[in-house]
Amino acid sequence: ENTNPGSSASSSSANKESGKSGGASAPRTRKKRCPYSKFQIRELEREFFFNVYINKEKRLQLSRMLNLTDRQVKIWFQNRRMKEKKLSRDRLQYFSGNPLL
Amino acid sequence: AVMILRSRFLDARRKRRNFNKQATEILNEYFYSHLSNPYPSEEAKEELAKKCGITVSQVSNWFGNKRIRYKKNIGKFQEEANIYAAKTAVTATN
DNA sequence: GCATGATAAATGAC
DNA sequence: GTCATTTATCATGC
Repeated sequence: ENTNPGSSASSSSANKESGKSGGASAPRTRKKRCPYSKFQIRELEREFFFNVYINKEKRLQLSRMLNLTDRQVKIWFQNRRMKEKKLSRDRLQYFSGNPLL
Repeated sequence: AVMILRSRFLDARRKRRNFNKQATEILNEYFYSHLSNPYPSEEAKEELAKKCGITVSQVSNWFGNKRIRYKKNIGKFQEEANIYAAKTAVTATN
C-alpha cells in the first residue's frame, strides 16, 4: 500500500541531492507529500497514546519498523500534537457556545 | 444525549459545507485588496471570522487554499481579481 | 466533472 | 520544542 521511496529497511539514508554543483546552497526540491499507510498510522497513534512526546530510542525503533526516517517520525509527532491541540480548541468552542440540546 | 453530540462533532469536521455568498465576498475583498501581501494578522483573522460567521481556523484554511490556488493559476482568477479590485480600489491605500 | 473546504506531510521561522 | 505555512490529497457539494 505504501511504497516509500528513499527509505528501505536496510541501507539507504541520505537523499540530500542538490542539483547544483559547487558549494552554493540550492533550494533542494521539497519532498513530495506521501500519505502514510493505515498500518503506519495505527502504530504511530498507538505510541502517541502512550506518550505525546517520543524519545530518541523509541523514535529510531519506530522508524525502522514503519520504514520511515526518524525525521518523519519526529515531524509526525509534532503535527500530531498540533492536531490534538486544535481538536481541543474545536471541542471547547463546540460545547461552549451551544444550546446543548 | 452526550453521545449524540459527540458523534455529531466527530464526523462533522470533514463534512464540508460551502460558505455563504456574503462570507465569500468579504474574504475575497480582503484577499484582492491585499494581493501583494495576502497574510492577514491574527487580529484581522478574528475580525474576518466574526464578520463572516466562521471560525478563525476556517479563515486560515480559506486563505491558505486561496493563496496557493491563485498562485497556481492566476489566469483563472483574473476576472474575479478585476471585479474585487474595482470594488475595493479606494480602500487599498496601504 | 471540477470547485471548494478540511486534513495530512513537509518546511521554515523563532 | 511550538506554530504558521506550503503542498498534495481527501471528501464533499452541485
